Amino acid sequence: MSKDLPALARSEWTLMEALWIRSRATAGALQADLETSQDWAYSTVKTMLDRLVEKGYVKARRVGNVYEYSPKVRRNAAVSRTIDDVAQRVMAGSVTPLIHRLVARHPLSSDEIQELRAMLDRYAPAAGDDG
Amino acid sequence: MSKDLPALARSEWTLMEALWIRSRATAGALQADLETSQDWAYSTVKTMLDRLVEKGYVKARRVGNVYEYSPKVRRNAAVSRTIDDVAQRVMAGSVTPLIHRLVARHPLSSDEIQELRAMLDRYAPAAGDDG
DNA sequence: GAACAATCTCTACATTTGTAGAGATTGTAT
DNA sequence: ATACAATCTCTACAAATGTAGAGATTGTTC
Repeated sequence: MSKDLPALARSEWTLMEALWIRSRATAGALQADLETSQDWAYSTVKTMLDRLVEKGYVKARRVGNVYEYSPKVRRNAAVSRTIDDVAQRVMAGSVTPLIHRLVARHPLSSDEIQELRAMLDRYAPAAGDDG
Repeated sequence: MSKDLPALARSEWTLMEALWIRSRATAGALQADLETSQDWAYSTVKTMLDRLVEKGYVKARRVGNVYEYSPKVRRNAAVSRTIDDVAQRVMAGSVTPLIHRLVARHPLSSDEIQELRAMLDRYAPAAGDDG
């Protein structure tokens, strides 16, 4: 079922974020987008894009003479992969310490707090059984 | 303040888990401990331990002719580093999607739910400012 | 004191990630 | 056509990670 995506590495995330924003773009455009934050050469971006294509995160489509890249995987799915990856490494069991950590470091807005409360409510009832 | 620990890589986590359990051990002992799950040569374990010492995660102490290794960083702190690392990569802003994901994949016990509710309550009031 | 087991030190090699230059191609404006 | 800009392709190299072998040392046992 799952395509078994390898987790994204750090700078791959950076690039993917840019691509998700644009939906589709050439290597040059992405390089330009990231220019302020990332001092990457065109060929750096291009190489990374091609690697992302190999990894299955990005689609490349030839448009005339140029390649247009677009995400093949939604941000959500990518987050999942990364989380799974971390969970595997780090967690011998429970996620609460992880969540604690997250929340401690990244203050929530009240909207978010509400959302999370709702989520807990949804999970609460059946909280006895496993699987 | 923070010693700026580099995040642990995947197999480093495996080894650290073993070391946290034992509190202190020789390379050989750890290799033995992991033998069933990890088919690592003695020198592999030794190399990893030495790299972990360089990274600041492990202390090495010469006991007679042998090195005894022990964790220099608590599991908690290591989790923090890893989380920070992921949060940096993955999160352009909010942690809720991340938490959703976590919870979706790793069902909470009712104790945990309670704990998280309490945490949200604690965070609720001051949810505006940035630290 | 020879042999063995455990350990140490040193070195090495593959893969992944991070980063980029060189040179070929091509659309476009003059 | 020339020239320029953007793009492409190919190649490369360094650091980090994953993994391990070879050979030197040493404590222990017969």
